[in-house]
Amino acid sequence: MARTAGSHSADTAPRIRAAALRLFARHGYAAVSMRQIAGEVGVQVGALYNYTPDKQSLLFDLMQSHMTELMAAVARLPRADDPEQALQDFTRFHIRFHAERPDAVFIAYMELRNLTPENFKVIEARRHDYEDILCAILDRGTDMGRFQIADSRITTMAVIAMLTGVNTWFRQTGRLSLDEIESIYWDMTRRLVLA
Amino acid sequence: MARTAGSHSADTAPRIRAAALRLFARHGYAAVSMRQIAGEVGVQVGALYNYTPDKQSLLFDLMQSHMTELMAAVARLPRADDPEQALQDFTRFHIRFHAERPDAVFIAYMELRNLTPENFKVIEARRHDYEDILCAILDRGTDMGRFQIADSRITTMAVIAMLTGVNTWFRQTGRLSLDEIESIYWDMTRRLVLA
DNA sequence: CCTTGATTTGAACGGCTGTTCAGATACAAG
DNA sequence: CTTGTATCTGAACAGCCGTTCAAATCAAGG
Repeated sequence: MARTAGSHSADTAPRIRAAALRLFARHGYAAVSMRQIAGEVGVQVGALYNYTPDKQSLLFDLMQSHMTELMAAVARLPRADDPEQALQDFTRFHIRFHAERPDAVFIAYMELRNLTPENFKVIEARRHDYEDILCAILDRGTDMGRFQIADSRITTMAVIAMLTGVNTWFRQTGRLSLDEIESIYWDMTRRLVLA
Repeated sequence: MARTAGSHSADTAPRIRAAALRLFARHGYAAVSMRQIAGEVGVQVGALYNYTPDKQSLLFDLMQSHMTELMAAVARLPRADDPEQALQDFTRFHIRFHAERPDAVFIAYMELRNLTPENFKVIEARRHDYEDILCAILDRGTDMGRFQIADSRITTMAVIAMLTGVNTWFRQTGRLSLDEIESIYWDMTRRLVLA
């Protein structure tokens, strides 16, 4: 046996990424073997190494892609002049973006410790860039006298933690729609910062 | 060689637990080997099995102990009649308790997926009990007309996520003391719920 | 149809995994 | 000092780990 019928890198590559994402999220990077990933894809282990130099790179690529998508998506937000509107846009965006990709979010938060130090630095820097976007909104609102905030850096962390927390309990089949959840969280965020 | 000088289960047992806690928190349950734990303790692998039937039980015991401590500590809080005071007590308690045991908290949140289904159910139920305590405070404050809350279950999750988030960035050597941090977060929590 | 390149197989590598246990040593009590 | 028990060692078990690579098969273009 060797190359199989209908095998194309354009098909196999995304299927490997999808399988790795799912398995890493479900069981953790260290607990998942390359053989498990291969099994999920329907291929032998060796074939994976046409698509990634090693397991660590596979994890890093998944995280990197996630952060790239996140930064690209947040950059597409309308730039509202009103800081309250900007904060609402950000709040709703954050909840929706994260709720739509729970596996990637889970990995991005939980597998940081399984990155090599160099890879960790890269992801951490991107995360910091994202936090800066929210922090800038809060600072502008404060400067304009619209927000009343003790420490914008801490409020940034508090808001992001609160919003990302949705992922720990949110299920598509739950009693609340994503729209309703967004509204509830926007109300809480607003009260958190409003003067 | 066999039994070593000065070996006593009263010493070895807690040292094994401490080593496992530290290593699991640092590298993750699946990534840590029994031999690593033994090495940290200064003992051979086999000796560990005088103290735990297997690796899974070691993880479960650590989580179980953490949740037991948490429930015992929260039960010791003064029962304030004023819901605002009760909420402040809870807020400050949660931050301090969690900041004082970052490794245990990390494990309790990140290694849930490495528990067997039965063990998972036990820990999840305890976590739910803890959430219920906050939820009850919020409900009472709402009934008394002191709090204005859209959905007490969601607000519970939001507050806990926000407070636990402190652990992701808090370091003992940082620019803010735990007391200052408690005050800032209490201010945010108060604004989140006050009528 | 034939050739070139893309893709996968299947087997192999050394090394590490959790767990068990007989035997050896240290300690505590009588 | 002797005895019984608590404690640890050291070696072994079967099995899985990430990774490599020559050989085999398929796809696509001329």
